[in-house]
Parts: sequence; structure tokens; C-alpha cells
Amino acid sequence: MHYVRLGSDIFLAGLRGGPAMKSFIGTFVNKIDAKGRISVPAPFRAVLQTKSLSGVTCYPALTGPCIEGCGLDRIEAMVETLPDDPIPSVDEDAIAHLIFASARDLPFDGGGRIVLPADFLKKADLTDQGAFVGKGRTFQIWNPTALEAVQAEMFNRAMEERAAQVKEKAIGSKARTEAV
Amino acid sequence: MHYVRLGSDIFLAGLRGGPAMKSFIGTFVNKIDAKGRISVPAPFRAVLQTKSLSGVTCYPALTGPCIEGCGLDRIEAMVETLPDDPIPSVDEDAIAHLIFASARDLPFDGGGRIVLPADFLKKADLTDQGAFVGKGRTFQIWNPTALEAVQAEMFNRAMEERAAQVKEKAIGSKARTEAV
DNA sequence: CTTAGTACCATTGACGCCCATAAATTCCCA
DNA sequence: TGGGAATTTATGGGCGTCAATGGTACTAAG
Repeated sequence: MHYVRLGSDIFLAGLRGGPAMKSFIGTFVNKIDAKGRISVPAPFRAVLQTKSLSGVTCYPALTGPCIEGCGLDRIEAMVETLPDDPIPSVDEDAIAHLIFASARDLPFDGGGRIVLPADFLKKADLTDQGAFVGKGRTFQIWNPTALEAVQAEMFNRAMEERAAQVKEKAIGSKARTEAV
Repeated sequence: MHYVRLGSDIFLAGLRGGPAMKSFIGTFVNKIDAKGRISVPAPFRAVLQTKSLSGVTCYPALTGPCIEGCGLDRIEAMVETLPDDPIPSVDEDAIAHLIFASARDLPFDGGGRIVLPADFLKKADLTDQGAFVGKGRTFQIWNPTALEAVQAEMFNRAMEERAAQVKEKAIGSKARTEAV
């Protein structure tokens, strides 16, 4: 049987370090030191490195008490897509203020860390630990405790929704059998 | 050997450049060692290899106490389909949190194993053995004992449903014959 | 002079990577 | 068709590297 060996052969071919990940995936909890420094998870750094970026762009999330981050390229893409109206809509103006104005490009230090500005720490209620949460095109930095609560709530909601679907189906099939 | 061998013709089909096996099929029980490592069944690795993937992406299943896995390509396809909105909808946000955030890309070691993170082991109640269950586009990793129980229950439910259908049909046909 | 911010070095513990082994299956050839 | 050789799979263990983290020196600004 001549399977291509999945180990060293492929790695030697240049795929070392796993597949070139393009999205932010996974959750990683790291420490925040007295200077506000926190290590960006290596897998997230790898995503940014494929874009030749040596830092992350962060801004307060619009959806919850956390900080959102992505590559600088995404911010610039957002600028491109926003219509260049002399009189922007309320939404556009809000986005401009809330994201562009408060966004900051945070460069990595030698060890792959960034320093979180004081207002970011406050916004996300970050003290001694930060949870990096992959969300696909972006990631978020949460207070681990707050994250757990929010995710638990989302999980419960999903379960209820699923339960409702099952019930729906049961009623439907019952109706069908009764119609016979 | 507790390894269900699939027909060699399937393997040969994959080797000769023809259409390779594309779906996760079959059930395989492998050991989990002290480091949390488990061998991914060779047939499953073969599926991933056709996509040039050297790892699997796993996440806690929303449907039961098990871990679900697939190729990274499937996850990134989901990322692509979701709109890149600065203010995502609640549903989109929930998907991101429940899938992307809890997913981990687990690369193969030289022997075709992955290491299961502690939270995954806990979620699926995995200790010394893990059962890989093919589910087509994805597969699941179960505690073998729990899997057996769930499958037995599913079988019983299917039988009951069938019995109910037979009964309904009998009543229906009786009603029709009496009406004649 | 003090303080804040930044860049650079140093440690260590986990984990990625490799080797080795044994069982088992497939292949090949008599 | 049968038996032996060669792969291949699954699994155990050791070692080296890198990521995460703490600390220090340097620069600039108040």
C-alpha cells in the first residue's frame, strides 16, 4: 500500500506547521502582565504572517464588552467598501467613529506580544487574563469569565432552537399520521 | 485488531489517480494515551489527504456529548459564506462563537495522530479510548460506551416509529375495507 | 529627574517532532 | 493457491524547539 506518508514527507514539502490557516479559529487564554502586555496566540500570528503583517489592528467591538482585532488589511478594505458620500448615513458615520477612530495598530514585540491600551482594558474589563476568541475573519479579546457566560447563553439558545425544531417535526408527522 | 478494514478496491481506486474516497465512513476505536494523543483512522486521513490537508479541525458537537471533526476547508468555507459585516447579526455571532471559537485545528504527528485538548476530552467524556464515527461530510469522536448506548437508543426509536407506522397503516386499511 | 513607553534578552515548561516497535494486512512469487 | 516479504497502521517514549512569560535596558517626554 503506497499511501503518501502523512508525516515528514509532507512537512518537507513545505506544509510544516499545519495547513496555512486563513481564518482565526479557536480560543486561547493568555496572561496580561502589569504593563498591559499579552501574547497573541501563535496560530493567530501565523494567520497575520501570511499577509506579511507584524501586528494586529484592534478596536472596541460594537456587539459586546470586548475588543475586536484583525489585520490592518481588513480595515483598509472596509474603508474601500464604504460609499464615499459627502453626507454619510447615520450608520456609516457611526461605524467610522466607532471603528476607524478608535482602532489602533498594535505591533508585536520580539515575543509576539501586544500592549493593550488602558481604554481597551477598561472597555473589555480585562485585568489579569485575556481570552482570544477566533471568529473567522476577526477575533475578539474577552474577559474569560464574561466569555464563558455569553457562550453558555448562546449554547442554551441554540439548544432551545433545536428542541423547537424537533418538536415541530414531531407535530408535523403526527398530523400526517392522523390525516391517514 | 479492532480495525474494520474496508475493501481494498476502494484504496486502489484512490491510489490509481481515480476518484478517491470523499466521505468519512465507518467506525474505528483507537486508544488515547497519557498525552491525549489518538490515531486518526487511516481511511479518514486518506479523505483529508485528497484535500492536501495535514490535520483535522475539531469542535464540540452541538447535538451530543462528542467531538465533531472535518477538514479545515469546510470551516473556512463557512467563514466565506458569512457576510463580513462590522455589526453581525445575532445568529451569525452565535455561529461564530459556537463553531469558530470552539474549533481547533489539530495537525497530525508523524504517525497520523492528533492531540485532543483537555476541554475536548472533558466535553466528550474521553479517557482511554475514542470511537471515530464516520458521518459523511464530518465524523465524530465518542466515548465508545456512550456511543453504544446512543446507537441502541436510536435503533429502538426507529423500531418504535416503524411499528407505529405499521399500526397506523393497519387501522387505515381496516377503515377503508369497512367503508367498501 | 521621574515616568511612560518601547525594544531587547532570558527562562522554562509544554508540546511538536522524531525514532522505535509490534501487529496485521497486502503484495508478490513460487 | 499458499506462504513469505514488504508495507502500513497503531502505539509508546524521548528529545529538541518554540511559545508564553518575566525581567531589564534604553529612549523620549513631562
